[in-house]
Amino acid sequence: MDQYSSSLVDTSLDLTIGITRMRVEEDSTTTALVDELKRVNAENKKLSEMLTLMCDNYNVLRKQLMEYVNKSNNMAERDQTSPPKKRKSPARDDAVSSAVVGGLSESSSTDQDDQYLCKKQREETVVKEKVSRVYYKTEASDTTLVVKDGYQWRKYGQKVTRDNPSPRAYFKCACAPSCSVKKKVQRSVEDQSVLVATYEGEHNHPMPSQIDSNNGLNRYISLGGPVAPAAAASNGSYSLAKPVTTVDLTESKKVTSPSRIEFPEVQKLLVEQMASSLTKDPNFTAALAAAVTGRLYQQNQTEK
DNA sequence: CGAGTTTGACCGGCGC
DNA sequence: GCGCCGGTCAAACTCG
Repeated sequence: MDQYSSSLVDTSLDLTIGITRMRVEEDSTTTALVDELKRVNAENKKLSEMLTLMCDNYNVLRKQLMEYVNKSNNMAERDQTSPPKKRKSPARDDAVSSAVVGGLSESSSTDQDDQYLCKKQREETVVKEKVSRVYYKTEASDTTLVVKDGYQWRKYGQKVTRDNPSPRAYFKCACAPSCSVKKKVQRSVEDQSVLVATYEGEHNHPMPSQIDSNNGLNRYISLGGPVAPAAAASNGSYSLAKPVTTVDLTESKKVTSPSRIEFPEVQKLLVEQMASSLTKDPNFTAALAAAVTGRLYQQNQTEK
């Protein structure tokens, strides 16, 4: 957030310098300049305070969200392990995601289950390591289960599952015959406007069209609005473990280093989304327009 | 007419 | 062994 604050200061300084230069050229009085400078500084300070407040609020909300996610993951694990019943939980995807979050979910298994679990985990390790989940914000009215992620997919099935009233679509990668990547797309139970895409496997070929990919990126971010932070927060932990997942869509050029630190990217994304939210806010744009026109009018008055 | 989608049937894993 | 459920197949269908 310091990054953003500093950029804000820079911008305000630029404005001040510009104004100062104009004033000198106009040969205006120094007192007017000082007043103007003070006013701009006060404005800058106020904006900085607002930004700090906003960041604090964001951090609090983020913290709460992370606690909530951790809590629900723990509860899901408990639900899977504590009851003696072996029947598979309907929330299979949660099990997958938790496996990706913290490696394999080595829960407190009983001795009788050990052999079975070891066998099963060995079998699933290969698959689970390559499972990732991506959230896409779509129009609520959009009923198609199409996700623009830069790759070409061939739909081979659709099924209504028990845990979700909306159908789940099954896709295979159609870019290369040898590529066995599969994708499941289903609407979120909580938010029907959110598409949850589960990818299995890794592409053994480059993305067919970088342009398409960029389109997908723009669409993802521009529509991401309220969802992307939640997705980033909920995915954040396992995007660290598997950078090819959600990160692939936002920063495809920076995926190469698996051990890179995620936080600056989150910051960058956050700043972009804050800016996006602000520019989408009619109150903010109206206030900004009023401020700019006011400033221009003020300058015109002083120039005359 | 070919490529892609839809959709009911089928299969295999799992719990009871 | 039976039933449930998710995943896959493939024939029918649609569209450009």
